[in-house]
Amino acid sequence: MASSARQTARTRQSPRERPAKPPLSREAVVDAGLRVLRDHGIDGVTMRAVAGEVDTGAASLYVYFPNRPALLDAMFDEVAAKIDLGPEPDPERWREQLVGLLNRIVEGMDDYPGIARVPLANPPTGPAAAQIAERTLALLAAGGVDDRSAAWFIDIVFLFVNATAYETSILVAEGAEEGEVGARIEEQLAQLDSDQFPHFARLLPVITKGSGEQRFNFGLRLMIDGLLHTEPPDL
Amino acid sequence: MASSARQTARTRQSPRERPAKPPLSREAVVDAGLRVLRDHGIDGVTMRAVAGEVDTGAASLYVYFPNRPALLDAMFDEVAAKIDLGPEPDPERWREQLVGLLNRIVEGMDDYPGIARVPLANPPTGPAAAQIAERTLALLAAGGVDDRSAAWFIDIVFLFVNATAYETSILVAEGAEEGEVGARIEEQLAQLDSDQFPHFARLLPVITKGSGEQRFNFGLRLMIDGLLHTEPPDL
DNA sequence: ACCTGAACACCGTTCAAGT
DNA sequence: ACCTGAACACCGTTCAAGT
Repeated sequence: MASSARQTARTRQSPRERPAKPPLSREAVVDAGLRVLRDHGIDGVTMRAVAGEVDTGAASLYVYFPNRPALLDAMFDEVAAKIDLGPEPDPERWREQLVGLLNRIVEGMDDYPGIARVPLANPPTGPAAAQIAERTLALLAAGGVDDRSAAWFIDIVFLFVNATAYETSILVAEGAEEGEVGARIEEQLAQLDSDQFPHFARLLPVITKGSGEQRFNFGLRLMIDGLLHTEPPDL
Repeated sequence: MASSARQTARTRQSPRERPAKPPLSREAVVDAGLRVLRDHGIDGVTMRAVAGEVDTGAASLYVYFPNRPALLDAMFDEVAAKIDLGPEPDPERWREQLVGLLNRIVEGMDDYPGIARVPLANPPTGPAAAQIAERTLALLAAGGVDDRSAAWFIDIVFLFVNATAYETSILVAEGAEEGEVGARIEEQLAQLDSDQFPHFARLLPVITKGSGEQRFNFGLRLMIDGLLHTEPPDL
């Protein structure tokens, strides 16, 4: 805020009034981590790489995070925080609102290759994730969905959301060009069609047809339709 | 094949006729990998650890696999090969047969913590995985499910199966005792219930209620019910 | 053809020593 | 209180040298 703007360390000027780079902080480390993640994917997020991004050594990060998983958890919540929750639940439009929110979650993670592995490996505990869960439950409540069904549905649908985000972002990160996957599929087909795998061979072209987004939304349709046609679980 | 068998270097006996450990092979490496996986989880499957299991150095493995991911792919297919496909599809019982098969897939992966990350990260190409897909499609066909719906359903349900297996096996591997997860959840609750997260606070106990198996089967019920009540996708 | 030891370029994490 | 360099105990992979 003050005139304490940072400058390169080599051109030292007035020796006072020079905080140089802003003092390291949890937030600064998380932001650095997100930059590394965006460019190099989840496996590129090493303590050394993140530290390098804020011009320090890996050991310095341990002041703010006890270990790498803790940093990744914080990064995930920051990604979650960027997701638009959308309008307040409207009982007339709850379903499309819900589908919209779930699509935005996947899209929000698409820019950060592999981040979806974090909530998959252990349940998120951050505030942004809690807000998303709250909004999702509110939408289900607006739709008149039974509490017990809603409770289990949210678990299941987030598993689906995270798995979708992980799979698609990994494919993107591996630089899979448009036809890449299709090509590998055709190899497979060539090797094992014949009459040993009749259904598989017949449907392989259909399986890979359509975008990931279309398949994801077909999945959501199945689950929500199922929710409206199934008895609540016995608890 | 000849009598050129190696023997433990210290107790050399009749110099011929001693195959000692079977000569290294793809299969032997995969089996060694599975032993390491079962005991130490997916992140414990290092090239050095697998090599040590067959009493050689990491470099030796590169004769059989070009890199670690290729070994993991082969290990996954071996896990898939152990899964019982169950009885031939019966149009009268296709739904319970399908649910049974999908449950066995998750159970089959539960003994190998984290293996489910392999099919999640890139589509399986092995023969055992193909057989499982074939059987799944055959069951859907027996149920009279439309081809296009079946094609997308299998994609979606395997994503769900793999994500479930990954999540549960990781929790188990981290040594989460019975109440472990519940405890962390209560921390969360204590921190953020109040009126900021009314739905979430109210439903958190329900969300974690029931076993992973029950939640998984509720998810399958939603998807299959949805499949029977939804129009096939436009392709 | 297969195996090996040693090396290279990395990791996460710790810790004594600095400020 | 925070930062740091160096170290420790690891990684995946390569390669020259052996058999």
